[in-house]
Amino acid sequence: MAEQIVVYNTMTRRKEVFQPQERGKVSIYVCGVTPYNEPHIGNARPFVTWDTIRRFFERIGYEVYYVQNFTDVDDKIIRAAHEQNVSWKEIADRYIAAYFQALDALNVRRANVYPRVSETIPEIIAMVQGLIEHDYAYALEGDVYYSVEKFAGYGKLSGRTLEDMLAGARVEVDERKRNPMDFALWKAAKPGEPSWDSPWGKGRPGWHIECSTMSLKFLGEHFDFHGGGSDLIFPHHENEIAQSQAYCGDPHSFARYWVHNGFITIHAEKMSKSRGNFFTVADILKKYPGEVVRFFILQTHYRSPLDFSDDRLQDAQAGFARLETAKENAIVLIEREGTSDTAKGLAAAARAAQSAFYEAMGDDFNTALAISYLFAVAKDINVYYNDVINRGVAFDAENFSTVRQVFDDMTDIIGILEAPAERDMKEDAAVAALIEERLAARKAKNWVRADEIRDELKVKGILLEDSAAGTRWKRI
RNA sequence: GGCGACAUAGCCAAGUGGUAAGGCCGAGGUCUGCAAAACCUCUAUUCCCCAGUUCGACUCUGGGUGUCGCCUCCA
Repeated sequence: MAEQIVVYNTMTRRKEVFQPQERGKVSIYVCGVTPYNEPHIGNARPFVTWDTIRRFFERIGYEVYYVQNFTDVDDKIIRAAHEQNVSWKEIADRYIAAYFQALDALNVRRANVYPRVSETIPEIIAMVQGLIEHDYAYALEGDVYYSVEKFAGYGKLSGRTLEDMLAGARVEVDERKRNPMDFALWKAAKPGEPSWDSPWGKGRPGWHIECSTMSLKFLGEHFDFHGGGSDLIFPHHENEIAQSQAYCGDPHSFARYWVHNGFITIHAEKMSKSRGNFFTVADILKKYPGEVVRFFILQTHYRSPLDFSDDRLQDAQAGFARLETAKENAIVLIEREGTSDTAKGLAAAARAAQSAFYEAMGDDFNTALAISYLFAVAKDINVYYNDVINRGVAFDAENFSTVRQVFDDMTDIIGILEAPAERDMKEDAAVAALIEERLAARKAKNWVRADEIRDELKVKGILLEDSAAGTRWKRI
């Protein structure tokens, strides 16, 4: 399955066949967040996306090494610390914790390492020094700047030239810099800011250098994927390339495939902290389960913009509920025994759907298409459930187990429906007692009492569903 | 101003040079004591507009319109 994987590479602007640096292994570096406030849903998109990509690679037999950094030394963190009168470290720790909490709720599995800038200072200093030695950078009154003119390939990722950039110059010109586009590798310390000793005096790393350093530290000079939101293409990723390739002296070093996700928007406009038009993951989770939010994100291809709204989340929830029902139906069925061959065709269809699913995932991680095959299997499960439970069709344990495995395999990759669906079907003894009472009432054709019980539970947010196999309930 | 992306049904959203996946909503139906859930049927002669290439384009080319993004922190 999925013999060939193609990936859209921002660098070349087209899909390319994926060839791992090292056979059977995939190395991934994804730019993490600057932890200075609550993560919003837009921040979460790349991590849900990459978690899914990672699951897919692992499922088809690759060994994945996934690195994601935290930029915990930064202007915005320092500002927040001053405003709240706490240490920068406290701000960073607090929001890193909030960030993990959000990702856990979205079923995002942990990366292999989460390096932080504050823990990578010696390596960063060494890299900056190396860039100076190679004449790609220059020190200036305690700052160190990267000299973009020295790097021939500057602009190759974002598809622009230095001339283009200067033409549209919205950068404030610092006369000391050799070129207006030169960017800081190291910033001289200002009073009240965290700083570290360096050959250029006390200071701290500039933005960009940390990712070059960390990827080199954990993944080496060559690795497979580098990801993040498309707002990072320029200048962040462009500068990383300039730093890393200049440092290694190899124009082919660094990431081989650049994968950028589209934005989450609100009323078609980019959601961002600076615009203030964002919804935090925590707030959304008050209204919707994390799995629904995850499903919502993955129903759109990662490169497309995704407009966020309550209505759309509700639509996603409705679709998700049907998958959930299929999962529950499968669980009810699988407990049965049966040696017929009534699910033979279903098993074949499920295998076909599975193969189509993998093909979709292998084509630039097309989760939207892949999910359509998940729905196909869900429908088959539901039809079969009705056949067996309500229409007396003989059960086919062997073939149905194939169908069920396929379904679970797909949901595992998408990263949904992981919690056992039985969870809310048993717990509450009081509900079970009422269901018993209602069953008795129904047997006695006491519809008034039966409906009374159903309405009573409904008020409590519990929905009853009758079938020939009994009554089950769920929270709404 | 420079660079780039996108434009598919009521809503969301895949997709291909050969005649439009899937989801949501809506209508009708099956099942059910009634519901709910599930399932079935229906719901774009058509893919922003105009040219061109082609036997054939929604898919390629050119132009236009619109929306969005990057160029400043940003996932």
